[in-house]
Amino acid sequence: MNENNLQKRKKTPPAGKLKIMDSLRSLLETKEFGAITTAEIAKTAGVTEALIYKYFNDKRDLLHQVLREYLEEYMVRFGLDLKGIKGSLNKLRKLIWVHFHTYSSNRVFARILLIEVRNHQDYYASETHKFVKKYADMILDIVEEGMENGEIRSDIPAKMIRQGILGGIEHICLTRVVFGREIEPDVLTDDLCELIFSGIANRGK
Amino acid sequence: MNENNLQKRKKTPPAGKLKIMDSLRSLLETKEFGAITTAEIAKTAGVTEALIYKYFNDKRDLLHQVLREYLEEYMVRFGLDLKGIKGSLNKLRKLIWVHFHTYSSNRVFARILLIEVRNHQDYYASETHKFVKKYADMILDIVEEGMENGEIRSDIPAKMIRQGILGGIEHICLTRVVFGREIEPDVLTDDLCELIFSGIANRGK
DNA sequence: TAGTTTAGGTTATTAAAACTCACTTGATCT
DNA sequence: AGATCAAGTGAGTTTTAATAACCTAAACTA
Repeated sequence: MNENNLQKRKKTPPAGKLKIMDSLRSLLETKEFGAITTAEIAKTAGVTEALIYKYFNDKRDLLHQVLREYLEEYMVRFGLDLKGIKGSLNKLRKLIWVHFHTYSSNRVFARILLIEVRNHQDYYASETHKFVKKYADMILDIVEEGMENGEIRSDIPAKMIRQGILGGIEHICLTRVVFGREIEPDVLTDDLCELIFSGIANRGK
Repeated sequence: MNENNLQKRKKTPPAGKLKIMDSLRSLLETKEFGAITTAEIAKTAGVTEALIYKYFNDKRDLLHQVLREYLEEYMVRFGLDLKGIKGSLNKLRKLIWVHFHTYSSNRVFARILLIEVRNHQDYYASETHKFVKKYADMILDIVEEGMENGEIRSDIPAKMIRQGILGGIEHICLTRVVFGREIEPDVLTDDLCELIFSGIANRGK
């Protein structure tokens, strides 16, 4: 009973719930969320439709929880990836690369984040969205650190810089995700960093 | 009859169609598209639901046509706004300002473009989307012109530069649109241009 | 000018999809 | 042994997008 309590927090979720989430993930590989029906989700999960509503408030909540799992996983990785890197610009470069790489290797995750959740008000109030905010904060911290140590100009608002970085990444990936085109982290990172770090104005005379 | 032919192309659309489009525009001021029902649209238009399907293939087609009207209007304006400006960077600056200003003064337009259409495959194949592509081409032309005349570095792909600009603008506006916050073209343009033109790296030694 | 077509619109219905409710079954606690 | 509970089901209800069939008045044609 005591050890039961210990396990209580991380008790493995019931089989049905897992199957439902897996089912949606798999369907999202070929279809957009709006075109996936609850009947379809239940069927490929081998479960009844009603069970979805046992574990999720509604269809979008299911989507949010799927996204959330991805986010939890990737946030941990992101933190580790930045460890041991010296220099704010170097950190930003690494972060951009990892961001591209993550989208590149998990299209479903990219789809959800770039396309499927944005258009619903309640996403921005959701628990899931907090992870995204935490990530955005991380970027802001790096930028501010760079301003303090002199690596980064401090006459552009840090938040604007963050938005430039995120906006760039996401706009680049959006069309690629929509049309199923390849995302190449290496070249994209080089080009985007060149753009963000040095600007487009030709200063070579 | 002959003069009838002349007018045929630009005949004013029937009252019902106009009322339906107005109705959606007005509803979009307070609600997201997904939460607006066809019944609601018809009711505020003072028209029956079936009439919507006389003039539009489906609910999304109505949305696309509303967006299209905005785009037609703004594209003309954009072309004029750039006339008489010397220098590619100056043109880009003006374009960015106008872009911000347009979103700032027409939130419904901004909403549709930033939030409501992206998540549907068929938008990217629609007639409406061609206007957006035309706009994107315009930016690309300016960038390439700048590369030729030496104002803009040519070691970053022009398309990457375009994506940086558009991505920056849209990411900046997205949160503001979602949360109904103000968009201030003047300061945003200054900051974004500084970022894009000169980069964030501190080069003052 | 009588007859026919057409544009603009409506009434009534359908089909599909999201969501609910009342219930079963088997395991666990006391 | 009886109560409680978690996991899951079957059979609905409701909402909403979409259609089909029909009406009416104006415009065209012969």
